[in-house]
Amino acid sequence: MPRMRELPAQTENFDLRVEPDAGMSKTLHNGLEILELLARNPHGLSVSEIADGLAVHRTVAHRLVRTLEAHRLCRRDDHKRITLGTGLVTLAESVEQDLRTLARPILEDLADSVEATAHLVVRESDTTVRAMMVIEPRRSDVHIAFRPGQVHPLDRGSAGLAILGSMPPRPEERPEVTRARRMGYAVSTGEVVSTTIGISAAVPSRAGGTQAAIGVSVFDATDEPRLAAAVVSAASALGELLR
Amino acid sequence: MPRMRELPAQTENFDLRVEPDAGMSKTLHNGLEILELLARNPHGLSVSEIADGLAVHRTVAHRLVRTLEAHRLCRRDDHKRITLGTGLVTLAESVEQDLRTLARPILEDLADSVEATAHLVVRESDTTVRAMMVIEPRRSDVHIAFRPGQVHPLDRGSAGLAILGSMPPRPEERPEVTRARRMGYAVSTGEVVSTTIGISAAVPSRAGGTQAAIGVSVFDATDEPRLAAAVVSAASALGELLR
DNA sequence: CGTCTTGTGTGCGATAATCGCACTCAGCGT
DNA sequence: ACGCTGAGTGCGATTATCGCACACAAGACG
Repeated sequence: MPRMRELPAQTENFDLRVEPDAGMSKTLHNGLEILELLARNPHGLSVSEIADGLAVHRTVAHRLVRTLEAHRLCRRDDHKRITLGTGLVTLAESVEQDLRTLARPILEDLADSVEATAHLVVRESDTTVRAMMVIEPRRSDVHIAFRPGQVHPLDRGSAGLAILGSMPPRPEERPEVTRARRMGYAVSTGEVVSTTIGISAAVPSRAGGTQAAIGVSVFDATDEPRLAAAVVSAASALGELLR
Repeated sequence: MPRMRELPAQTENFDLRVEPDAGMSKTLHNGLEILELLARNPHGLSVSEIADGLAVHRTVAHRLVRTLEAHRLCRRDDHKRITLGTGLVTLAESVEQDLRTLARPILEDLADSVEATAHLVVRESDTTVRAMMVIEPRRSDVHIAFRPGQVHPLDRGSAGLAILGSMPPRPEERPEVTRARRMGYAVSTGEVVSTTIGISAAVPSRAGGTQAAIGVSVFDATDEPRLAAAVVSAASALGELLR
């Protein structure tokens, strides 16, 4: 099928790197850059390496690290290597807390009923979505696993397409979006994880509320109708809870 | 919405509040304080409320919020209310990634085999531990649920006691620690969540590695031996993987 | 065993980022 | 329509930050 244009680089390294735009606090920006730098280096960095990575003086990096450390956002392991700290888990726990708390049981039921990995994705900007939860089925020999936190373009992947399809039509939208609007769910192939298929439906949300989509990832979509029905049902169930 | 206002003062208000000590970057400190402030107010705050909360000028808070927003650590909902942003989920995903990836299947097996909520707790400082993962059993009508991210004193709760018990004896240690060292696991009652019982075992770790404990939370410990055996087995299994 | 190398931690003055005033703008209620 | 509350912006005085110079610790190597 003519869907060959999507492959690794396109989806893999979609890193929203923030550039020091005007009107930003330079010091805070540098501190946050340290966190992102550490996230890219799970095995830790030294103060000097951090300073190099940010292109700042070592003593500046040192001061910032000390500050992050005091807030438990950094940690220094056995020998001076710096890694992300446990305080981030606490902060992240509060992100979209209502939405995720309500979504968890629904995602678990969905994952189990179709024996595929289920996800909750939220819109993050005009052009991007971010995966917030990934629930794997309980007893399935083989299933797709990917990590939450990943960012994708809004117009790539079933979740983003579903969200676009839940909004007023726009002239230049992809045909998949138009189809999603008509069907009530979106399908994409290999746009997020190559060779896998995503099926998502938008979660009905109040005006101004967070836009979100629920979906599943499967290897083949031979019974697309059944999968889509389960996904649509889960999304509307979550929408009811949010009402 | 259901905001978890919990039980005893003993555990509830154990908030590691960071004070502007010397040698810290004031600007970065203020930015991080905003994140913590937002975590305490899940329904969002206005810029002015944030400025009041930090005791800084409104324009200062405004600049910091803009910076956090650019990094997706903040978000402005429908009408100017500010909440924590999805970028935190991505950052938190990298925290102790190895440990948690290896621990998840072990915790799931543990939770299912004893039909109780299982947890992974790591040492965070000289005096505190933080819950990193909480896995609930799959098919159990009633079980204990609590959120990861919580901080507790090292000498309170079975996990901290187990960690202390895995270290050289100290003269002034609690008798529970001595007992934990002898038995290979620790038991505490009502120290983290009142009226519930925790049973934890330290995860054997390399020198310099993160100190951690695995355990379960139950309502009664009539079959403590069986529970303890499962917990100890899970902890040593994780220790093997970390070797 | 001493020395050299590499990288961390600290004090302090010049500098540049931040702070906060004054002002404008947008939304809302009366 | 009007006033009011709170958000956002430009710009000069101030203050926190930056980065040099130095001291210190730990591992490498002869």
